[in-house]
Amino acid sequence: MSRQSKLIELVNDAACCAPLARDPLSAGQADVLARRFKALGDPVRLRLLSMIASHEGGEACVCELTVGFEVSGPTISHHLKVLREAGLIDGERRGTWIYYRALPDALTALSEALLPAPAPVTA
Amino acid sequence: MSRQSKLIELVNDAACCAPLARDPLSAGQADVLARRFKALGDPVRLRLLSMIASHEGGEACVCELTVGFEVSGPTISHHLKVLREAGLIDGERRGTWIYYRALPDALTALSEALLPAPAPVTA
DNA sequence: CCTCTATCTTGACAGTTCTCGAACCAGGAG
DNA sequence: CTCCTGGTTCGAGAACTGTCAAGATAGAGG
Repeated sequence: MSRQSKLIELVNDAACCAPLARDPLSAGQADVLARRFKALGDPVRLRLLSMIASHEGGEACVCELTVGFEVSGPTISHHLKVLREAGLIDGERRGTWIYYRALPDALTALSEALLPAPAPVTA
Repeated sequence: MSRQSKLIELVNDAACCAPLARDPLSAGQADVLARRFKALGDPVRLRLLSMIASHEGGEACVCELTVGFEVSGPTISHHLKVLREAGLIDGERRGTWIYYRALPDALTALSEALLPAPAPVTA
């Protein structure tokens, strides 16, 4: 297994469903969450992710992402790689073009981490 | 009005309720969202925010935050300032100590931005 | 007033990140 | 095989960030 795959798996394992406002995060939990939030902490990446997630069929080809952007091709590619390594998107080559799609589970997990403390089950 | 207050107001205005996966973000929207996500993109800040948000009464004094942390006082202070300027927390001096509390609306707005595309009202 | 504690600000340094141009790989079409 | 287009990787420079030590500031208590 590649180093990158292991990282993604680690993130997927640990970052799930930890509501920020219920209990103080452990250093480990904070680490994996921060890695993903950092990936979202750039305007270009945020727009790329948004373009991919909101695109028809839930996926977009790189050729569609590069148009309407003020940064160069290599830069787009770099940001896509960051999003990929954070486990937020996934890419696949089909013929000439490469298509990226958002991974909804990852976004949902982050979303839930930010939610206010839920009513405890043991209330 | 201070420069910082203006920034916070700007962020609050524009970042509210833009579901990432419904429409492509504009450059401006991406900018304000990214500013907040970047603030969350550091493990120390994430743990600080979590400690504050999960603390009894929804607020915590700096003296409670510094214990159990491996970084120095000035560093804590720096991170608190970043969170404050991102509009995620707010601080208030009461006598000797300074108390910080999380701003739930900001967290909720970020959480909603990450949600999957909602079922369109005009379905 | 002075002193002590709690917290913030400043200044500096190391490490990281963003960006680009150039070079490189993968597929499709002659 | 050779060319062309789409996309990535490499290498480098500028800008930003995290961290600490040292100094500054705010309030409590004499």
